[in-house]
Amino acid sequence: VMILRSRFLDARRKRRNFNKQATEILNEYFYSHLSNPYPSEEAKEELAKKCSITVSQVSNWFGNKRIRYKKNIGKFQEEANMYAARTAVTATSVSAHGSQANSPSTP
Amino acid sequence: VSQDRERGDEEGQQAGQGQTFDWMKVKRNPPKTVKVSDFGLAGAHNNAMRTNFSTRQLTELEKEFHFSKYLTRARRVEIAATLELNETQVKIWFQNRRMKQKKREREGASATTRSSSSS
DNA sequence: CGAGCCGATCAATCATAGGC
DNA sequence: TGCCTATGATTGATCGGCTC
Repeated sequence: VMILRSRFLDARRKRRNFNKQATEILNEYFYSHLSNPYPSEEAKEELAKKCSITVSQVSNWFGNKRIRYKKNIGKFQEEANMYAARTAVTATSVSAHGSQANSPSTP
Repeated sequence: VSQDRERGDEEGQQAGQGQTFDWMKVKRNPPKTVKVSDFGLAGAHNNAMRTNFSTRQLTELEKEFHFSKYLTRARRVEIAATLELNETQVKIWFQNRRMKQKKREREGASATTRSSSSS
């Protein structure tokens, strides 16, 4: 009952937030792959290196991000639009140019 | 070039902004730790949610794990009975425990990869 | 054909960091 | 200083795939 949450060995939970830079990189990947935000092992390693964190931390970040995002999509709308717009430019550079105002595909 | 395909929007209800992708709809089935006969439930299905193992149970499991990373059927039955857990719970615990250890080894190894970077 | 395992993920929760 | 939200980590349990 209540009881015991004696997670007496939880000292490691002395967590520290990631750098803003790292969070930027992670969010950029997340929103530019919003249709399938599941980085491969290789992608995770690369992200880990870029963010100077471990692969496990990258996994934790995506796991938390996915769950929290779908839990309350509205709360992340602004953030989503921000990163979407930021990365949309790179996508258009390849092809002619097309339109970039909104997200592609609209059934 | 084009790389998009899916959708099966049948609900017919959407906010309008960011589209809803399949991964956002994923829902896990609730645990089936059937624990019948325990409380006089008027319902019919009793799904016990995430079990919170007691310190005693965790200590015992940890001890067993140190003894052997894998369980034999007999051992599993024994432990389950002793700790008042399902065989499945014991099995899963060992499964998760092995993964946890592997993860730790992996992380610890990378740190060890230091030191002699000779030249 | 089914049981156990692996690897990844989910989902709920813990404990702290951060903002006011 | 107290309180509430954001966030990283932990973990029992699920999902799909593979082996035997």
